[in-house]
Amino acid sequence: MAKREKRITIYDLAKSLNIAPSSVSKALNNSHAISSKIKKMVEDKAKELNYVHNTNAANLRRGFTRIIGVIVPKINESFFANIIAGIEKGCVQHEHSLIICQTEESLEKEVNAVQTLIRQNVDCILISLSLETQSTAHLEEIKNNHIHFIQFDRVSPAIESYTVVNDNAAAAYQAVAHLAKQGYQKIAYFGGPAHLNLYQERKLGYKNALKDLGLTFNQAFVKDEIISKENGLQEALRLLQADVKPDAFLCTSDYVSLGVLEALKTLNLTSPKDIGIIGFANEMFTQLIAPSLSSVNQFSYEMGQQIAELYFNEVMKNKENEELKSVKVKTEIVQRASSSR
Amino acid sequence: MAKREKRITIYDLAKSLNIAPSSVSKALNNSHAISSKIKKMVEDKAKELNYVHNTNAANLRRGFTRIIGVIVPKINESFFANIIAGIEKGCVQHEHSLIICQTEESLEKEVNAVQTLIRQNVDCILISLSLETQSTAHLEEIKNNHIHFIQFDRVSPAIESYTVVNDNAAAAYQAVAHLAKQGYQKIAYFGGPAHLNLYQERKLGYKNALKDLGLTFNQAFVKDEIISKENGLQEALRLLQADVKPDAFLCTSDYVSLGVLEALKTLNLTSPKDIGIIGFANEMFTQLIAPSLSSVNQFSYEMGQQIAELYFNEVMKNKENEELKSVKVKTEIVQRASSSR
DNA sequence: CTGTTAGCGCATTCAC
DNA sequence: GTGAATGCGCTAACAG
Repeated sequence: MAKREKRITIYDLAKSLNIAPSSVSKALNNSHAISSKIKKMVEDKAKELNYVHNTNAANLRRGFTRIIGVIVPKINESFFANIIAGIEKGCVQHEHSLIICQTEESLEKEVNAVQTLIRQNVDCILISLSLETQSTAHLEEIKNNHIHFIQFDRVSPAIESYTVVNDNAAAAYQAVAHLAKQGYQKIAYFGGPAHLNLYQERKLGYKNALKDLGLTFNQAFVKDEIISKENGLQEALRLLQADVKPDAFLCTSDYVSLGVLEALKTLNLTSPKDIGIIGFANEMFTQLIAPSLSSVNQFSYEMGQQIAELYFNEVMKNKENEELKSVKVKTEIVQRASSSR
Repeated sequence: MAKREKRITIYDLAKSLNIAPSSVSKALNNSHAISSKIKKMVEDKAKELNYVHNTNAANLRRGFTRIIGVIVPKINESFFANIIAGIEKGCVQHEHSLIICQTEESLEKEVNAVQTLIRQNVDCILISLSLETQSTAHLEEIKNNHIHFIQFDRVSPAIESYTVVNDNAAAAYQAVAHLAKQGYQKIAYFGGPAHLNLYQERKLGYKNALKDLGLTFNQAFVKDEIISKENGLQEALRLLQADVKPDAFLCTSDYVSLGVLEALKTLNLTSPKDIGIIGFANEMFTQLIAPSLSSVNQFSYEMGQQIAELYFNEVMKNKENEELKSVKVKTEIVQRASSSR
């Protein structure tokens, strides 16, 4: 783009007020060490001359930027969009800006995003890992450059950091307990890639609940790479046509629940009568379709706010080597028709 | 945040290679005026010493930033989330970063967002106006600071700029034509605030279609401030209990369609038999509920891509005073159950 | 409280 | 092709 025409600087203000540039700087930054008289003078003159602060120059001088970088798999998945909205809210309150990157579930793009953000001198990187990510060398780079670092939702235990996550094990446990209470006994689990912490934990919660409730665990009812409606449809069809059939599904995504629902239609089964279903994320559509879908509300917007809070209240202020806190975001079973009998 | 420890600079690279800093800079920027031998040397050394380019310093020196600012009403509305995702895609291709702001439909926040972005020295601001926005002084500031400027979706004609929008008049026209073809005759229009261009145009398209098709226009069937499910429910109840009732609704939002649907249930009417419905935006849920909802697909992700394309292919390269192009994004009537009889 | 000085890290003249 | 000098605009350290 064309270079800007020469812009008004603090030197211009200083000259036209016959004071020192540093006084102008202090006045504009609301420093204690400046009289309110000069502050007023400077502010008025700044308005008069249409002065705009050059954040870039200040950043260079200061060494920090008041910019936070966020990396998510997909901006336009409602779960992540809500988180970003929550983070943005916190950033505005603390006068920070937000640079957003999406990985589209690709490790390569994630690595690039991290590099870009490091070069931009962001103060902190907030990241939810891509499905592909199993190595963490690029995350080590964040630390090497002394940039603050919070993982959320999809986090890697392979690298130490602050984290913000749902209590996924508890959520899955409660979901199973809920299904059992409604009289379902043979509960299947449809999870995502097992290398991701959150799916491991949900599976763990599922297993523990079965054990505690005295329900039998059947390995054939546990599937790990089910992350889309299509996956859910196919796998549900397979299970429901086997000799030993489940009578309920715990899906780790509402989209997978949709697939299961479609499988039921194909096989002339109904929910909740024949088969119970509960999903994760409490997507908008779960309350609109028939039967309405039970789901685990993950409070994504609140998660975003808590991520921001964690950064501004703790991480930003901390000295080196403080304890790395792990924040748990509440969850809630939203019972709807698909699991009510 | 804590100041970074002293980082490797081009001076460090220069010293350890016994060449001039400026040569390092040129090598890293792939300048013509540098031998490939030195380029190689520099690159290797950079990797060895873990050099990271300081974008901030470069920006200050250059006068531009390769950062684009986006301002939308709500990040987590799927329409805007999709647009942002599309823009981000284009930015990555052209090695630009994206700063995101949301206004939550507040003019005050919009003004703040614009100021922040100007101070950040973004190269371009992409904006979709808040519902409150009727003045444009803050947008003039963008121009005064010689920052490129594209309006999309919700644009103000009060300020000249590049624009990217759907052909809203044509879309509404086609929606009415579609309803008419399905045998609906008394079509109501539920639009948003009339000061916004896109609602004006949709209403215009609606009126023109009625005229061209020989359908009677009834002022009582036209409502302008209907933007939520609740609004839609209330207003539909009112219209459907009046003496002269509509037999179809053109809603400028799918959420409003939901409200209309609920009104029908309350009144023991059914769609599409008694009442036809078509909405705007083609939200995910429109295909999931019963009856499935017809809608105008606005191709939001593609809109995002086209915004980015417009910037990188035209705006960024242009000299001053070129023609301000207005890009139209295609739309498409997605016919589903709610308008099929 | 106010002013002087220096330099953040880089890209860009302009010499050579 | 390469190098030496300059300054983008700001803030921080220090002196007064």
